[in-house]
Amino acid sequence: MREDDSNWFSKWEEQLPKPEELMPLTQTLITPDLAIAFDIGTSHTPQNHHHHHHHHRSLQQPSPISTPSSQPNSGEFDSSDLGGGGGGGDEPARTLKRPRLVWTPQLHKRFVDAVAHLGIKNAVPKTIMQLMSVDGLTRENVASHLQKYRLYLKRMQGLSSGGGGGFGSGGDPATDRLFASSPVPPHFLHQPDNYLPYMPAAALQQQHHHQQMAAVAVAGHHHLHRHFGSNQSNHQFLSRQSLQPVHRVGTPVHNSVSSSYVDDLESAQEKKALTLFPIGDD
DNA sequence: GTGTTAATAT
DNA sequence: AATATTAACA
Repeated sequence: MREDDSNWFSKWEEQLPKPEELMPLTQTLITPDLAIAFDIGTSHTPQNHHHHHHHHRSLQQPSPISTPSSQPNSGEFDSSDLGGGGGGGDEPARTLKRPRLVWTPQLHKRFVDAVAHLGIKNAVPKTIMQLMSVDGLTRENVASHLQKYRLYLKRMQGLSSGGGGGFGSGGDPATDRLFASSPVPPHFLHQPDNYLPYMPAAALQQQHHHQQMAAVAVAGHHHLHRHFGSNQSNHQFLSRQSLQPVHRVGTPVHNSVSSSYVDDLESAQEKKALTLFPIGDD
């Protein structure tokens, strides 16, 4: 009777898994977005464990950006786990959904500069992505953007060659505005594939300020932001830059660099989605 | 595997 | 609405 009871209890206790045999529930049960928001699920380097309710822009390093060459992997993300399963093999395939990328005018400018620098021929997603050297930017991001940008250019060609004067209507207005935020290099429209015009390399050198640019994305109403990390190639033309998420609370702040489109974009953005602005002087 | 395009999904 | 993802194909 009693012996039986204590007996099954002992056996039951023996079969309990040891603590080290338990699976780490955090990392597998929490949503991917949450994992990203808290910098966990990245194998290691949980150095940023501040328990701030509100982030503001605290996730960013307040200190001035270090030189690109002196930043091997200072605790940021590793692009290997950001590749969406590109290289990860042993780790349980975490279907981490990366937040959608927000194409700011500044980011788009980089895109255009890269495309301009490459020339239409070599301007393919992979190459563009490498030249942009924006942390966390994936080939798919670029491909998707490139697709839309090409459609935009096609529209522009069609309208401009028609002999009409103004353009600005005919397609998605919001999209057009983003694309119009960065001047389209003239040789983008119908290009003889062998003709190499003067490269506005000067345009690229605008970014002589060494700054980091990281892709910061927002996921829906989760105001989580994320700093992608690690990049392989460091091009001499395009150094990395940083984008800072800014929370527009409706206050019509006028920065020194108050371009018209920025204002327009802000007006159009009734959503309080994070607006990104460069630290640089773009 | 990469690039392009259209369609579709979130 | 803006961007991602997928599918089909070169």
